[in-house]
Amino acid sequence: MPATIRDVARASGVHISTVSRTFSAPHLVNPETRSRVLATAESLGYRPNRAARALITGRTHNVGLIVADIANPFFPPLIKAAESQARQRDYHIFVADTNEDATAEEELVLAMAKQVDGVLLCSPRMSNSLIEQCSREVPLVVINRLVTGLPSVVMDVGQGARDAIEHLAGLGHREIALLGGPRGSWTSREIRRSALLAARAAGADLTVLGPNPPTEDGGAAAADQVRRVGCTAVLAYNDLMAIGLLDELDSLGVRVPEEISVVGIDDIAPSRRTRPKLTTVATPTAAAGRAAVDMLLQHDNAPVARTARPGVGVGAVDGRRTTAQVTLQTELVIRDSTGPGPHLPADPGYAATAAPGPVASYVKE
Amino acid sequence: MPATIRDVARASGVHISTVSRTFSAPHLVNPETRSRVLATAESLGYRPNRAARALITGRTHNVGLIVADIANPFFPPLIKAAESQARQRDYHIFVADTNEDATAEEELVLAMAKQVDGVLLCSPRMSNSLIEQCSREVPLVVINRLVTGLPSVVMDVGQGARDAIEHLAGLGHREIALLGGPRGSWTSREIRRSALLAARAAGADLTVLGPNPPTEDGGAAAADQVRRVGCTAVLAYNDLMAIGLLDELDSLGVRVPEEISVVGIDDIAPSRRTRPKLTTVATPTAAAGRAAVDMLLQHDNAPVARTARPGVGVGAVDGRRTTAQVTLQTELVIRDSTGPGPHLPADPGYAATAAPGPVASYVKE
DNA sequence: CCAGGGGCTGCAAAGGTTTGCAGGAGAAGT
DNA sequence: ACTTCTCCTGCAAACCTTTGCAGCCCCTGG
Repeated sequence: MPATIRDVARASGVHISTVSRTFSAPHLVNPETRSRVLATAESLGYRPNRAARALITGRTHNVGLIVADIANPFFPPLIKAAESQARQRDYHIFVADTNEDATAEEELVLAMAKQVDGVLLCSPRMSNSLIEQCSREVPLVVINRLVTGLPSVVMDVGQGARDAIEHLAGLGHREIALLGGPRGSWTSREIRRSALLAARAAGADLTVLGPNPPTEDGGAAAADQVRRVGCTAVLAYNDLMAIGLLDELDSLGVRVPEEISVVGIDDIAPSRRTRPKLTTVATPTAAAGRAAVDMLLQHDNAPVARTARPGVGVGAVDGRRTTAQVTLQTELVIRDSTGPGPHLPADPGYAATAAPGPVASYVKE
Repeated sequence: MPATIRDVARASGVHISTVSRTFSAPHLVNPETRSRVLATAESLGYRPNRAARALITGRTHNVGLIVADIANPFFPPLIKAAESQARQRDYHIFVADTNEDATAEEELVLAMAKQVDGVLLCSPRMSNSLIEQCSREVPLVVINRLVTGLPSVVMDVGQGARDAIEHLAGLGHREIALLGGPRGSWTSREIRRSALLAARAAGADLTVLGPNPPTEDGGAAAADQVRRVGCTAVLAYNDLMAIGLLDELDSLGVRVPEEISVVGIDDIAPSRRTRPKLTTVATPTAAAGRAAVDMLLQHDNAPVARTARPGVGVGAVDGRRTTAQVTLQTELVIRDSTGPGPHLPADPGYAATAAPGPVASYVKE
């Protein structure tokens, strides 16, 4: 029923190979012939059958994108950016959701393997060795995890955590709690590592709580623990948890930031609207989505705009593909959920909710 | 490089057709042979090439899902539900985002047409006639719009709007504003129609504002207008706008619900966490996603669990496919953003933030 | 002992496209 | 006028799988 290349060939009096070339290698066909073919194709409503094309070229023009939880506001901007970047190159994106489950992850990669030219594996929960194994089945770009030998794009959450801790220490906090993320999260380990270092350097105590589910409920559930450890400031694995914590603290009658300061990570949209507005580490999620698509498609496609983001990108060459590791910068955004702590160095001019001088260079809005 | 059906056939000493049948019609092959084939297939890491399969069967086992804006928290639960429902039937989902743009919509449908077995068109902004045209290219299920002759699933926003208006009127509001949604939205028209009727019946004035972009900014931008029309209550096209409005009213020093009551529609996750908590009309988005997938796959697939949702589903038969129209029920959720208005009937026992008696049966939480 | 049938397997065509190779026409160079 | 070259087009194989048809073997019933 649908028009095939053969119908177009017949209707325009040329061989099917000419029609094929009209679409896939236009420069090889006489402009006159080309426009004639295009006209009849248009009139017949012809659209190339991608399955047939994929069969012979081995390239599906599809990309898989696997995320932990679509409903987590962290991901949609990334998905959106990846999708639009891919579409621009005539690729389509399969989206799948693992529900934070490591085994679902592997199954999904394998299920997609034969159907896509590559997979964007975002915030994986499975082990590195499993990821490597998957990467033998299908080209992989890992987002939010550094795995050696594999192209990956990560946010510099280490720097972000450091900034956050320094911000808190600078405000006079000495007892800080870290709300860890889910088990298996590279980001969570990275934050932890970096936060511990920064806390030590600043002469503050850091109590690590977790692992926790990276959701509002996870954050809310940790509120009790946070109070018990007697800290005056909290850094959460992500904004979602921070928001849940904020909410629960409010219900418990704990004032933020007067009694406890809270910092999140991600700067998702809702964080601008909490009361108090959430201080957080902004991660460039859209840029990450675009970069990942670029890295994946770079190898197969001739015309690729080199992603020469400033200050980013460490290249290494392995067997036959360039495995770049891209690190995107993060930025501390100071809002209203952080305030002076008990050890604030004497400085009479401070207003409780104003951002302190020393870290003002991080302020974004 | 990757193992094909031929490799498996050779390695297990059978014809390729036997291997094929092992996977696509297991009951036709001797159990003994079958397990042998499965074993060698496993050991070779064989996975059927879906492109080749699609080429001959004409079924891709893929479904397209087109939404207006992935970053709008309304959609992720729907996407998530659709994806998991589809996966359960061994289908994969292409997700695409139109950025609220009607022409992008059509392009996307057409681009996907040859690559999927059907498209879920969610909250379309294009005209009915264009949709019908698209439906000639590829099986379509429309979500959030009723278009005759096409299978569709909608939420009963009419009822929802009615409930909301009655709730407000019951609280003593006589001057109500409706924040309209984007141009081209069926839902927006439906809400408007229904709200006007309900307002008239309740003896209240309804001022329609809009169209507006269905975002937080859209809601915030309308705050000024809302104040100028002198209403004491607002029904917004969706929660996102309601949240934006809430936020802006707060900045302007307008107290909610004391001065103005606000009702949203959708009950997205963040609505539970605004201050005050948002009164809203809950729409069953996940159920809609599942139902839409079911309707789409129903026609092609033998084993289909009949979605016999109670109180739902009007069937009609056209040429060769059943074009059902499913309407899912909505539910008013009363929280803290609505309170008594100036014409509240004498009833001394009222507390300002408590839900009034007459509509208590709608309360969900 | 034969006919019939059921269970399983092999054969080969078909599906729509891409692409290396070859050939033809005309232009340009010698 | 002949070669060489460029530009364009046609030919046919190949990609991997599904599926209708036919054939085989073996069993059962008569």
